[in-house]
Amino acid sequence: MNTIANQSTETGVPSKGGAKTMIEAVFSQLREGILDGTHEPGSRLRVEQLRQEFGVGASTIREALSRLMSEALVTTEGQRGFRVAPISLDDFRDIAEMRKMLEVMALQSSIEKGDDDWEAGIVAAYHRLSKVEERLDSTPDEVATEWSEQNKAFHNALIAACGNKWLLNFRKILHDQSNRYLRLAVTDRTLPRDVHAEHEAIYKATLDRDIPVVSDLMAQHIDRTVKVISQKLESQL
Amino acid sequence: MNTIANQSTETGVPSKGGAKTMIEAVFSQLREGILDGTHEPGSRLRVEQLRQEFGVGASTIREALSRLMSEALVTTEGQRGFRVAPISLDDFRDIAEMRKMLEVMALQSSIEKGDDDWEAGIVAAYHRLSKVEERLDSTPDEVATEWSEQNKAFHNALIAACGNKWLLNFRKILHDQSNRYLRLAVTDRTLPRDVHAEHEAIYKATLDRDIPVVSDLMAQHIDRTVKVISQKLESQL
DNA sequence: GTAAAACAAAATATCGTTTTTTTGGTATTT
DNA sequence: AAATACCAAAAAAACGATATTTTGTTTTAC
Repeated sequence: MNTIANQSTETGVPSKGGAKTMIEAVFSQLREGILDGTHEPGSRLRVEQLRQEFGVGASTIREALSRLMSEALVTTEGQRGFRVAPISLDDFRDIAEMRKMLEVMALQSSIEKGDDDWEAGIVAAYHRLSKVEERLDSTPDEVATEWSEQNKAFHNALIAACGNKWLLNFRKILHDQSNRYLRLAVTDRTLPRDVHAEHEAIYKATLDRDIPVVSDLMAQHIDRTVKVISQKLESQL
Repeated sequence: MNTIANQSTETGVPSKGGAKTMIEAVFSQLREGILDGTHEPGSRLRVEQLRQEFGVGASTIREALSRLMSEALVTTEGQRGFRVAPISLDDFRDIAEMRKMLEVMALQSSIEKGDDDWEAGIVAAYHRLSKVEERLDSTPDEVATEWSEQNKAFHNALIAACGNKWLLNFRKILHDQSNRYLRLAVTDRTLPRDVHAEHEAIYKATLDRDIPVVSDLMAQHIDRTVKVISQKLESQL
């Protein structure tokens, strides 16, 4: 059962995370489903069907769906209902290009403004990531999820001092979009290149506050990932 | 009367622009109202009130409002309804910083990819803008709207060859947000600096495809505008 | 045999009402 | 007098039903 509504009350109450309303609860579940590929790119999101699935009213579903348009995860056209945002190789290239620029910018800004707490956060995140990466060669499958999380945490720690809300928001949107493609591409083992060495270089240059070098390293870091995924996708899309 | 619904049919039909649904019609009217300051920053958007105003159902309003969250023109929090996105000096600075970066990027990309049609579009737009700017000193108030439009058209022509949908979308969002602040600041005459000279320099450098120079010019161009608006806002916000 | 037309089923958009939550004012207690 | 509890009005969220549009299928015409 996938029902959100609580049976205890008439209308039901959101039984998910920090969600204060049904709409928010449906929103985040739907969001996850789109991000993890449960709802395939381009596929229709039928209100009637989702309504039954979640056990909520039609307008609740519609509103949640409407809000997912904010992050370009859902599209709608005229009188033709909602769809999961479609994907394409061209779109991926645009996302990647954009993501690279924003990631570098955020990092530059972060380095300029970062204080001791910021540094401490990076050291901690890097340490955790390193530990996971040590184990990455031996048992790839089991640590894959763990690595993905720590990798994300490390990158977040790097840009934590960037105060620009807009930059961070746009970056996050692109990051999530990116992951939809990543999921399609990474069916096999971990990437062949030496990711740990790249992380180490970025780590050191960031603590040195060497903006030119770190910008370059980060740009390359993303470029490499993009290239690997692009190649996989070319055969699929 | 501000009603959208047609009296001819029971449910009503969107009587606005290219809107295919009521939601879209309400969406764009609300959008305009927020952009032109009719709905003040931070003010509440009461569903019941808007419902009556537009003559549509509650969920139609809610959905339109939800969709406006995409462009960060509307916010909502928990069980506390909708609000026009608030403004602040800090927020303006973030927007401006971000806008500068994206504008420059879009221009760089456009110069790299631009063809003859793109050049032609710029020449035409520049010509129209110049004509308006000639008349700007003599009768400022009347040509102000006209200038604003041609200025926008010129900038759009410059980046027309940038193929990155994401970049263009983010840029547009920030541009609209910027205009909310601009509206507050520009109560008096036109800006004191020589905008035409700046446009001319950008125009020439763009057609020369001199990316380093044009990037610099554009960055300065935006910086100057931001500085002027910032000063005005400092006393107001 | 293909194309247009008519029809039926499915799905969307929209509405008005009901339930739940918030809010602001008043009364009660310490 | 300040803090708390209570209550009523207002607003928000959620629902389920209805009207409209789209879509796919079958029939009819050329």
